[in-house]
Amino acid sequence: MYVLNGDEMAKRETTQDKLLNAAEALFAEQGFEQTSLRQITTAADVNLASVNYHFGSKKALIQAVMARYLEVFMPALQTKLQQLGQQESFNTRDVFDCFREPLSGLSQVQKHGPTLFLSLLGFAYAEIQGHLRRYTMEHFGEVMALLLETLHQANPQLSPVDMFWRLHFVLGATVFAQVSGPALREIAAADFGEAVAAEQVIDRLIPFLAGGVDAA
Amino acid sequence: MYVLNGDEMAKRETTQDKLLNAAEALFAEQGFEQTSLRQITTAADVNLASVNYHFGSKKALIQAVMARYLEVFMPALQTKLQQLGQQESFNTRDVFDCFREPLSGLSQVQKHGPTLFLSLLGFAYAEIQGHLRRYTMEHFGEVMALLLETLHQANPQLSPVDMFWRLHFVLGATVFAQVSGPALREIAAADFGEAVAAEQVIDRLIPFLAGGVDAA
DNA sequence: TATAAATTAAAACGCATGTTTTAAATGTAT
DNA sequence: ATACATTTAAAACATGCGTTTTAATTTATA
Repeated sequence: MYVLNGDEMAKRETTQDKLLNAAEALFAEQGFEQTSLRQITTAADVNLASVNYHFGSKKALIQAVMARYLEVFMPALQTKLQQLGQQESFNTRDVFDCFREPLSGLSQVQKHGPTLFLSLLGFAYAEIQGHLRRYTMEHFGEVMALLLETLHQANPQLSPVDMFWRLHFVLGATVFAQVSGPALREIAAADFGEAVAAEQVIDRLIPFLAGGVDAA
Repeated sequence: MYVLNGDEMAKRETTQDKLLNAAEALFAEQGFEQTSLRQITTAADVNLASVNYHFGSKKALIQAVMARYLEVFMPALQTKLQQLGQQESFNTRDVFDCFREPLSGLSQVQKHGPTLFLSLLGFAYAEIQGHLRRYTMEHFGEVMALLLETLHQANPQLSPVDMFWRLHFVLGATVFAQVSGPALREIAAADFGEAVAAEQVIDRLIPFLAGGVDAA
């Protein structure tokens, strides 16, 4: 009888994990709609039908991919925001800085977790697909309310409706930066001779966002 | 022999115009990929094959829809930017205000031209389709260079590469605001009891953008 | 009015997608 | 070892898409 040794045990991936890993990489690169089940199953080296067998549908696979990150990220962000809320004074920049640790913490679930997650989130918002928008909104919704409230505390001079709009502008800039990030980094590298790592884009983004929110 | 009177002459739409009008409305609402030729030709009340007969392909139809607006908007924006460039001193806000007149001028080509155009532009960027990105970049590219230069004049303290990134963040926030504009206006109206016209979104957007670009 | 060109209509084509079905293989208990 | 459930494999299915083809019809031209 053949027994797996430790290394082989570690390497052994279930079909579902193979699918999740292959899918998230392709989704983050091409978007959800543009990625076919045949691409995914080929990359994962499993049978085409296994997506429907293990997940039920493509929709469910997409949500499973998102869930792996959301379940780690959202509670972490919530904690950070709550901690900040207990301070007696903070500014917009402090609020956005709350995203940094939860984001980089995603490298636990995957080596390039932080980048992948932001790309996925970007596509989730960019693609108008109802179910995805609803799904992410459901999971983002609770934290969003807290975020809105925290931002309002940081900027009491702005009315709630003003903050609502600015928060969504923030979301748009973030999403867009991630989705078109690879292309932009290429252009930037070509035009300015200076390579920019994916992680550094967020360092450029945060001051921009804080400036926008704080604007008169 | 039956002769059309003045009114009937004016109402008479060629098949191509029927297609362009039906297409732009559906594109602005659903995006380019999500809109099928069958939807378009049904809405336009023409035969399915007429898209390929008159335009050659769906791709060409999309570009024709964009061209109707770009050909009006881009020269107008260019003029405005050049005028501003001749002033000896101006700030970021002045640069973004250059977009207002060219944008509202689009109501000439269609009643809701300004809103439609921004939505179309939003989808053109949001959808990763190569040809659209290239096409709009080609037509946006010349003006983009001028815009980048003008913004740099307004903010000499920012390095060109910094300004490059911030300009793209600006684009992202704008695009996103338009694409998800209808949904957001709904939420805002429900949550804050205050209806926001599509045109007013840009009034909220511009201060945000200027603040972001000007950020330390 | 007769002829040619341009346009519209209807149907079919080729292709890719997500999903389902049916059969084989594998694993797991009794 | 046998019977059962789980998983994989291969093929087919149904659907919607952009496009092309062929024929009918309208419009323009001589």
